[in-house]
Amino acid sequence: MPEILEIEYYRLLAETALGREILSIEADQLASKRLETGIALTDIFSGLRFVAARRIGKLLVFDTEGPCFGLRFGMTGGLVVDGVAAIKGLTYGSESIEEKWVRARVTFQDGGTLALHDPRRLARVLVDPDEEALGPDALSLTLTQLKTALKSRGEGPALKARLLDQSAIAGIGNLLADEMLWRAALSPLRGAATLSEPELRRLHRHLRVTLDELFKRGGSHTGDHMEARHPGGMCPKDGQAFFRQAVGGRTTYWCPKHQS
DNA sequence: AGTCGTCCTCGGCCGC
DNA sequence: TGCGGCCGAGGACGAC
Repeated sequence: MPEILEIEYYRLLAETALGREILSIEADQLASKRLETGIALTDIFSGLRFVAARRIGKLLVFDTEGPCFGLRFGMTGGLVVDGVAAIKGLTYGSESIEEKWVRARVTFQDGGTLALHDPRRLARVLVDPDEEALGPDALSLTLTQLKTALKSRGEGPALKARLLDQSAIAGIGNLLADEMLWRAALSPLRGAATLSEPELRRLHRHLRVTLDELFKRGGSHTGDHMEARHPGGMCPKDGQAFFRQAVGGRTTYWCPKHQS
């Protein structure tokens, strides 16, 4: 599924769409779910150009000389520009690009296109997305920002739930959260606000290294714990049987022996 | 404030 | 072997 790393690959591809005059934008009803009804995307953007492709967490934002055009990719969304896909396949997505799964399409004056491809239809098209609702971006997260993100009145929610909270930190998804907690030897069930100073520094270090390494490897599914991410999986570090349980509403695999 | 259910579809797996 | 059917996966968001 696309997490921050995949969206960064999309953003790099999206730069090939900059500076080209927009002819039309179409999006199906579900992809347009969060848009004001009655205003056609083409009416808003026709004649404009994308002048920058930015990313905040998992949100991709195109600046124009008018409103911003935003894309959220949900679970299986992918970006295709001029027929070229940003990445081959997603862990839970389809390996192939099919026309019937194109949910939105920008057509440029030069005949090229930028398409939102999404078999499972949780991706959305946005106009002037609310960037203020997102926390600091995970790829450039400082230790101070991490501490702020984990603060709470009491013990706070489960650590993993807070890591997944896009208003606290933008960009971390289910696989990355499990991988960095596994590397940092922290239980996903720990209260977010209960980490000691050394634990905060350790989590911050592993957060940065995890994102850096997995970006170079090719995505959020290339983590070291992935091989054991299935029922009956054993921790690659110590051979302990992984726990599998829902934390923060998401399926979580973690090692009860070395994560505490 | 924090947790849970829902959206949406498809791939994978079960059993016959 | 083939097929029908069910389950679970993910991110965002609204409801409680």
